[in-house]
Amino acid sequence: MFSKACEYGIKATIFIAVKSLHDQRVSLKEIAEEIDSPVAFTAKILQLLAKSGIVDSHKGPTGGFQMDRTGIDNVKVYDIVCAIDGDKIFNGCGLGLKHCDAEHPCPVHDKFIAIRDNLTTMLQKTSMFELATGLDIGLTQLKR
Amino acid sequence: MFSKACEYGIKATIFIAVKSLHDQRVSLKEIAEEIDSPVAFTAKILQLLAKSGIVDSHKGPTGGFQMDRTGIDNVKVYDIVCAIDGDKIFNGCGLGLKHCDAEHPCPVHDKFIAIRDNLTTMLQKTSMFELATGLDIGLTQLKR
DNA sequence: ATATAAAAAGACCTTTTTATCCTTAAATAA
DNA sequence: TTATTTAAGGATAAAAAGGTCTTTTTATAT
Ligand code: FES
Ligand code: FES
Repeated sequence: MFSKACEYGIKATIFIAVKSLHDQRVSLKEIAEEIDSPVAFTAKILQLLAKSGIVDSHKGPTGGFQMDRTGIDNVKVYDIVCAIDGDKIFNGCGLGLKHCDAEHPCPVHDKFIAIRDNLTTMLQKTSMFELATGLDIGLTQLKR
Repeated sequence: MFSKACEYGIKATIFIAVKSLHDQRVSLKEIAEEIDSPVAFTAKILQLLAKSGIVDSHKGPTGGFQMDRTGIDNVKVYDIVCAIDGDKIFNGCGLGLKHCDAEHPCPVHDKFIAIRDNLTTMLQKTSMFELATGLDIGLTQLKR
């Protein structure tokens, strides 16, 4: 469904959101431990998320990653997927035709876009705040 | 969503079904032309589909690929995806946790399985017959 | 029997994805 | 100011996916 990079990106952002809600910055190392991901690879993904404005980064001692309250409310899973994997999953053809087009549909078009649109809507509606609170109260987990 | 191999495999099988409904066997070359795929790569995928019992293959002059009427009715898109990509998409965690488990859910579990189960059901219900007839009457297409 | 046509099989190559390592830049605290 | 800490950046490597090529096997028609 999503690339490894995207899975790590989503998990990292949720964790940063949790910590930010407690007014704590979090380091790359801590993130990689918490989401069980390769440190250097996670660094690349966080760089991209920082460039995309999804998270804030700060160098130096006491540095790390954080989100402000506006970001925690406004960033949706959809934004992270777009930033890392692009929007092909949201508007591409299920059978790989160059253009998904209702006028020239592939055999699975009608059935596929119904699912695809549900996925898109779900990801567009799901905010970091919602996912972070579920994790914070121990309802969900990022490892295993 | 699906791998390239899987996209080619689904399109190839639909085309074989259309031809089989007209009692025609179809060669690798013809399939690759019709679905706009690399010939040698398509050969590998068809080998796998033949081994999986999804299509029948015959060597020699007048050889090629075909499906019997039972197969056309019974083979579902789901079966092709399982044969080529495996079942990870149908029961794996959306965030890549080792086990998708409602008792130990990841942050997106509830929302994700709703979509994932819809996809699974849709693919389990959609037969080659249904897709082949839509293609045969010109309602859908496999290229462009 | 033999030439031919088609898929099967296996070795190989290329590109993309995933992952690591090392150096540089920036910020802080002493 | 200087040592330290942390992210940024770039080069490289390993693994997986995507794709090609050549040889072998099997079936058919002449
Ligand atoms: S054309 Fe294939 S999903 Fe729309
Ligand atoms: S645990 Fe992640 S989708 Fe079920």
